[in-house]
Amino acid sequence: MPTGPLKRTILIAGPTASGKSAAALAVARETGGEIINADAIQVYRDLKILSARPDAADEALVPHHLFGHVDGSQRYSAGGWAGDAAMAIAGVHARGKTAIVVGGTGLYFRALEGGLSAAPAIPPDIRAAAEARYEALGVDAFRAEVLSFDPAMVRLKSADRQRHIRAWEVFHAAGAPLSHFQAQAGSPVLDRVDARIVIEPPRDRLYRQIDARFDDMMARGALEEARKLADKAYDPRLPVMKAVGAAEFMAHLAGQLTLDAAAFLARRNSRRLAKRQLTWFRIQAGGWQRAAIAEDAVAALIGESVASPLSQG
RNA sequence: GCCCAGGUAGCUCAGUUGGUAGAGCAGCGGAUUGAAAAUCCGCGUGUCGGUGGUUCAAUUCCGCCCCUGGGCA
Repeated sequence: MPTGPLKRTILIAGPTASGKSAAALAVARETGGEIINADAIQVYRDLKILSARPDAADEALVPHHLFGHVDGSQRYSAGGWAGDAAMAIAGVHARGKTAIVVGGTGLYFRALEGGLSAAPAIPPDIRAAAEARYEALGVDAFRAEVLSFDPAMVRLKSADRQRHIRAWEVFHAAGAPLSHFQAQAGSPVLDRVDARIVIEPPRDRLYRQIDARFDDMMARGALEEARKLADKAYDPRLPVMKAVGAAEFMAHLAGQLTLDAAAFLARRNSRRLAKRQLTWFRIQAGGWQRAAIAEDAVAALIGESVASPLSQG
């Protein structure tokens, strides 16, 4: 039971394989809190092993929210998550408990504290129309079209297909340019945060942890999980299909890569993901507390006396 | 012990008829406002094995030494 004043909300961020899930679990047990996921891929039901989601034993110890609650056939989004997170956090608070938000998706944390733009949700057919338009016009003409109704988008790099499509679809769905919405202050999900900490392991240590976790995933049936996802024959453009590990294994299962090559790429892409996450947190989360390893984060959040060995996750 | 081949970036290698070097992969830095594990931009990171010598100048030429393969004994 907590001894000090109740902390209502704690944020724990970190790159993949930094041990943040284990840290969140330890903090949750000590504070009697509940865990809320802030990872864009762990939300998908189809990927449990490959996304390194907490297992059943972990979930039995402490309530977990927003893990695997989205079907892979769906397109989730930062906005969708922000709404779900708002409800989940409110529920935890209503129970008089601490909400521990943990994840590696920087944009989600931004949505939590800064709020997103007020742009409306985009109907799937508008997205499809935007992609078709892009294919039809090509890079330069599509960009020119976007700039014709949203000149502020000149700041986008020409090759950034994704953001150009976003600008196009917002304009066609909302009737106003994306920059119009982005210029308005968003509404934060949280009005108060009691602690923020980012786990930043030394690079060589983090990369070793990525390799070790990869071996563990293989032992636990990662390939079989990828096979089940492949069997669903989803649109390859869906987010779940781009998850590190899943994408490489599915390419292997389709005969496009040897298993060794797929494993090599999965590990490498995990390292690159971790690097991008570290860049985000280094620059965008400058005011957060820092911890070199998960154990230090736990100690910083709940005190040295309860520090205990953690497994990574 | 002798002979041959090779020691150049983290790895695999190219190259310099003597003017301190460049590719692939790996890696590093950055951007990031509803796909964010996405999308995009940028960057060679090097006592050219060591040590003497020749030279205005040596990673390159010569001597010796060390190391790694292979061969002969």
